[in-house]
Amino acid sequence: MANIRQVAKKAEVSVATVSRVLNHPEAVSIKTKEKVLAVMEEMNYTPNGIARSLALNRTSTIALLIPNILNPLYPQVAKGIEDVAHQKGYNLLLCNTEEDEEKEKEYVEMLLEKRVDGFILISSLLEKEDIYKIKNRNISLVMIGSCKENIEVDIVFTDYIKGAYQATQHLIDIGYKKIAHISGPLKGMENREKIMGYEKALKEVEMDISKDYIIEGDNEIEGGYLAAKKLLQLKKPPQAIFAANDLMAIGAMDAIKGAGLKIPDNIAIVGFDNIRMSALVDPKLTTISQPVYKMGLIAARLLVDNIENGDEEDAKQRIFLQPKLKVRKSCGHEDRIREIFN
Amino acid sequence: MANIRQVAKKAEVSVATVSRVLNHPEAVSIKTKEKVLAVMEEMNYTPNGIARSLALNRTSTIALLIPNILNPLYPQVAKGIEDVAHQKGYNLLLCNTEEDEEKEKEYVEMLLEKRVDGFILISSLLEKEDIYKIKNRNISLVMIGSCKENIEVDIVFTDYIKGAYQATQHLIDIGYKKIAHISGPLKGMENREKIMGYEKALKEVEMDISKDYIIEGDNEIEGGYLAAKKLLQLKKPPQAIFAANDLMAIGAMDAIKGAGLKIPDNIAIVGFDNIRMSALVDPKLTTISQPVYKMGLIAARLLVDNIENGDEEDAKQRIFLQPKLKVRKSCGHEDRIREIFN
DNA sequence: GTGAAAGCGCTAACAA
DNA sequence: TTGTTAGCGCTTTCAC
Repeated sequence: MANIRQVAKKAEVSVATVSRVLNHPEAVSIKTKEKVLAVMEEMNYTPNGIARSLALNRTSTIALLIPNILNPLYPQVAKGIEDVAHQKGYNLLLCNTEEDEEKEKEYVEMLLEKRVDGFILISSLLEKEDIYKIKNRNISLVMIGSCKENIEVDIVFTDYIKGAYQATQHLIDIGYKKIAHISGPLKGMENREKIMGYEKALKEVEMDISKDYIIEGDNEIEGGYLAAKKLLQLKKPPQAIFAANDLMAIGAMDAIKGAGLKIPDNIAIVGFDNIRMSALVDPKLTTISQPVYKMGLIAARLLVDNIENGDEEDAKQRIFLQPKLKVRKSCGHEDRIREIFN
Repeated sequence: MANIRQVAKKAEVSVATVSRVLNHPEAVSIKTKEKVLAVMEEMNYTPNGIARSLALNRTSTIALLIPNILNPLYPQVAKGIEDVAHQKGYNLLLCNTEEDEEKEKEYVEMLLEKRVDGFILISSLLEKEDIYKIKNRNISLVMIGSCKENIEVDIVFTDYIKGAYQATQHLIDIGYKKIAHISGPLKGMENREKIMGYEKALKEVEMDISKDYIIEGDNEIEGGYLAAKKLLQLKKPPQAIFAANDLMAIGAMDAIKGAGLKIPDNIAIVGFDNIRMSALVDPKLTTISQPVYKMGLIAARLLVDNIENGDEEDAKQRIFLQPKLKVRKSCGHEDRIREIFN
């Protein structure tokens, strides 16, 4: 495959000139430029980006670490990131961590070797120490969602405590007394925050917090199904369930229907995320929506900005988006709802 | 950041030895090796993969071009590919083409510069000429789904003609006489193949093929919705609709319900893809399932094999997976179905 | 088992 | 406006 030297030779110019045609065309005479471009065309020349990266110490590549690409939430974030990245001339290295801290660490190691220009970590499970492996190398980093530890980094997230609080409070407002929570894996900070919001709402009205009513799921439909089954087998099964994500809420709905119960008449459900599926299930799922596409956009813009203009050491951004309660059918009590919302 | 020379100096060995420790540790004496590893640790050395790639002419990176990451079908394929890639030590460069031929071409250009080791193109819209830009450079390439043109490449796909034929035939078997088709964008070969399957089934029983009954959608829920609306406004609206993907089928269901009609009583629906959502909508969607995760696995294995063992010039694989009819509720006529399937 | 040095293809500083 | 050349950090061949 043709390289810059061969092009230079054939065009009867120096390699520097060929390089200039590519990178600073304004610094080359029109005549020379045309000649060089013609030769490039003729030789079917494609500049070697690897050599370029080595010389410039820049890869125009961003690492994207996602917990689970099969959860429809994340492709939405990824889309936001991709839109910005592509527009700014960056490529995305996709890494599916499977909510596995080991795999995530391994990936960081690989990506550091690949000399990516920046990292976007979504709902990362990394510890401070691992994050600092990136920061210490002065590589730009933006996180999306909460992270395990409280670290000085740019971060874009939804107020999960508040979202969970809203969801729970809504169920309380409607009149439910026994409200359970299906949590995501507790290793994830976000899930612990959602529990905090759930408990906060209960405490406010002096309702009991029972450990039996908090079940750890796996963020998947299957886990929601299993968790709901457990809840149904309790001596005092709940009247309402707040699930930490829509996928688990949908799984829970399946379990409830499977047990011959009606939603929301026998048990009410609220989810979290507002994925598209949630408006399609029967009954439509009441949920907390977070602006995920926008989070992707913002995070990517922030990252590109950091890469290109340098991180300002001191001013780490904590961008904090508001969750929003989306009332549909699965939480029940239409009259009561009408009363509240009109 | 520490480089190999600094490590060598501190460890009092040559750079060649440091390189050997990394790449051919068996060729280094234990003592030297330990010394070098200790220094690496101490200096917090991370090998520069870019320099490595330049020297080896190999990036351990695979380009993945996806039409639309928001269509749940593709993350499933991507998961299959990622699983293999990660296991084999490759990274994935994610490119969302948005079913836009121009964007896809642009991406190919970028990726060629990045010197990826291989390409996986999903439902590509590229023309022969563009594909050959890759092939001529002797870069491995595997396609998933049909491609626009008939080219000699490794390709993994589902038999779309057959799938569409099965879907249509099933509707015919149940007894519907007026069967419409909501197609995906006609620029996509797969969609044209689905039309062929649809028409084949109709012809076989000497049913008319009416152009009014074939509407081009956009592969999205919204497009299915609009297409169904058009079909409902026809003088002779169809009794059944076969949609080229589940997303459009779901949109169509929405339109039909919105018009006050019952599914399947007034209009029956069959989709294509068997995405998870399809089992959750009401009524559950009858559809054609394609083994997408598996397609991703197979394609990635094939690609990695080509990369590592060299393409055998002659023997291009055409791997051909079977679609399968998944009967649920949306196509109706339970008695008739029971009769057929028992 | 180890080291010296060429080379991978490019960019940019410097000189002309 | 153009050319010469020294890197960028690594791998590998060849010699010892």
